Amino acid sequence: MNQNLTLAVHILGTIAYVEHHEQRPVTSGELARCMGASSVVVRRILLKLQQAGLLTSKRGPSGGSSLLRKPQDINLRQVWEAVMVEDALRPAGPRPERPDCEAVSVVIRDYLDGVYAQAQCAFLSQLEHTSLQKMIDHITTEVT
Amino acid sequence: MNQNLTLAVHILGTIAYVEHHEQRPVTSGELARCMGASSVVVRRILLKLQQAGLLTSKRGPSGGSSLLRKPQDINLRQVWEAVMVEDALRPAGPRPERPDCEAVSVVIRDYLDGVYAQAQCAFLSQLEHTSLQKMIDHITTEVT
DNA sequence: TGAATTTGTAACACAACCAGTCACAATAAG
DNA sequence: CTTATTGTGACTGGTTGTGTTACAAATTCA
Repeated sequence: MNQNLTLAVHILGTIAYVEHHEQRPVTSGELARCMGASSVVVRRILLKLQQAGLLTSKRGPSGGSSLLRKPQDINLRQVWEAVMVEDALRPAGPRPERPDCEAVSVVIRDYLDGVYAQAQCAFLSQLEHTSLQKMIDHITTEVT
Repeated sequence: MNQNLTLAVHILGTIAYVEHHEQRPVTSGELARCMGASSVVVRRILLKLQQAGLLTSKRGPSGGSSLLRKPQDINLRQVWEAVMVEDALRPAGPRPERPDCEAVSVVIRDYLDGVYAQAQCAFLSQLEHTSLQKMIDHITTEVT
């Protein structure tokens, strides 16, 4: 469920690191090797991050992916929204109901949809507090 | 994903309603009919709600499920925890990593686990604000 | 005691989904 | 033109989720 989010953050962190130290884009192959995932999977995530405007990829030799924003301008909420689009929290949705309780059921579901939306909003606000740079800082002090 | 939570809340709401109006337990058959789900599925959820101490079920004729607490003492966080136990937010977990980045990967994952835990905590706090009674009140004013 | 009703649970089928692989077209550099 | 790389579609194997069937266990009531 959150595997993709972790992967995406990991990818962004790696790109930020390499760009900072070697001023060059990073290929999906390198990322895949580093994550222990297949390069197609990595590229599928890279696509979503592109669509969200977080990075850009270039084809051909000496191609690869580069960040479009500084690490301090990328937070985990943006990453979440880039990667988790579709399966956010689906509304409770209609079910084939027996007519007896149908009216009540619909109201319950509408109500719960509202509650879920609020709860998810709280979740995302929390993610928003962590920027990529903040994470990198934490990592580097942790590792050394 | 949250289908089960919705179902569980729906079940609890229905039991509260019937108990309040007819002072009798509700069978899984009735619930299933009302939800448009199979009775086994409903019973599987009832089991979890029992284990969480939210209700009790009695076998045999005139059996069924009854709440163990008043609706104002049941909130959606409790329901969530009852139904969603295992698949909360799994920690990012170890992957087979290439040795080159392994040290960094582990630190990233640990860090993200912390962030996720905080975010999930915010999510649950939000759910905690809604009690079953509050929902029922809202429903009844909505329907009439 | 015995029949009827209801929960508890195991076994299984089936669809949906996910991760990975393979293959290959498209693009770009040298 | 060759090579490196991304973009993408098709397929596969495994896992998961949902529902069904079947039956055992418990309980009520006649």
